[in-house]
Amino acid sequence: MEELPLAELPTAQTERADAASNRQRILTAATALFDERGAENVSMQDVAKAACVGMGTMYRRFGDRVGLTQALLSERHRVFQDEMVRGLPPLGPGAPARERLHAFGRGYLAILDDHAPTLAAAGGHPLLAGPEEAYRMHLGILLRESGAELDVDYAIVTLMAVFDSRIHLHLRRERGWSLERIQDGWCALVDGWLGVPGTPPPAAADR
Amino acid sequence: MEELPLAELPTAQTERADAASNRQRILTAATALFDERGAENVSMQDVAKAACVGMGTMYRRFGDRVGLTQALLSERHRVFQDEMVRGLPPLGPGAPARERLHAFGRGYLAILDDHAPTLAAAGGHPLLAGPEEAYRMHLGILLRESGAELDVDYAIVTLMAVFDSRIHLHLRRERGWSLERIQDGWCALVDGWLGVPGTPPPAAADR
DNA sequence: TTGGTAAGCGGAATCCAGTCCGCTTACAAT
DNA sequence: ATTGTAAGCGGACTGGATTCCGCTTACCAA
Repeated sequence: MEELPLAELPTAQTERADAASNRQRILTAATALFDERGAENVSMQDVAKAACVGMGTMYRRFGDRVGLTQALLSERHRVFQDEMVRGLPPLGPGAPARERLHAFGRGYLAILDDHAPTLAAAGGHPLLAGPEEAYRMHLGILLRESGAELDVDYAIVTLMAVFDSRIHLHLRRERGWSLERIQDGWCALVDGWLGVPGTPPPAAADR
Repeated sequence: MEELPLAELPTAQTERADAASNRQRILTAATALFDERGAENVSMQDVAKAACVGMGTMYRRFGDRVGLTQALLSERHRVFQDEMVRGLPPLGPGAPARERLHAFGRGYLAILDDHAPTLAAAGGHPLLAGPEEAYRMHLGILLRESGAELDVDYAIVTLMAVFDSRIHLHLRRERGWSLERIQDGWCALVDGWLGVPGTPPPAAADR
């Protein structure tokens, strides 16, 4: 349960029956509370109470608030990661690296757009540690495949840094930007890293 | 005291003498504690106690932990902003936009490198709100001056997103990257946004 | 069926940021 | 000097995340 590249499968067979039911109860309660009142108005206590479970149980299961939040989103990410690896182009294999990168960013940002408030309430960061490893790897492969001459690992950092939920929320709410603007911006960022090949001006060409 | 572009000057004449002395006492105590034990092991209580001041006083003066931290760093930023606006090239006026951007990033990252632990302990983000406005503005001017065709405001977001203290700390500690590598990466990011003019490969040329 | 035992459980305790509010005092105007 | 008052003060209080720990129980092996 440590180094799985895709979304974790913590529900191994070796989990006791009561533990499994508690896990499910917690996830259900959390989902309900989060979209009823908004994640920022729900405490871990609230979730525990609604799930009829002690605090110890929640924390044993999910580690911390970030962990719980990630578990809530893991199904969506599992599906996305599957499309990314096995799905149709341009997201899946078959399209040129640049297009796959664009499709990836648009897709990730669409998911983020739905969950940014929940993620921001938890305080996690997509770049740091764990379950986003699959995305870093995917970006690395595509960047290398593109043949551009660059520090791939640093490029990945910049590409994922803007997936920070607080930033996203800030752009969408305080500044009122559209999701499309952010997605276009991300594609332009990719084009900046890849360099402009035959295509005319990259930013302009894409919008 | 609201819309000053440079570092704020809160010590206006209109501050009561006892208030001024408390402010100083708090700043001194905080500095001492932070570099004695590391900011992550110092609570606001600790600072208040060491400064012989109540919690109310600290929060009246600095708003929150982020505010206190920023106040601690403000002198350094004031100097840097001054060099940026009035100093010598390449940081100051006179050099081409690309070079000024490179110099800006290297300088900012050097400061960040010294203070990332303190900033991370406070939890603030350089992109969001307030005192970093001056930097956003500076980047905007230079990006526009460069004549590149791009969404300037989005480019600013990406350029400042990687100034996140948690990211910086992660790269330096968990990944063991050198400051130079991060600085070079940032310059390459700038070059990506500006496009490569006559210069050979930008990343390679810069290292 | 019966234990033994590791996994799981609950919820009180801890730690900390940030808020509240009634008391105190610097200082400016008289 | 006196005094009115807004600015300033301290520290108890609140709310929330996370940890601790002694009790309980599912379930495997005998």
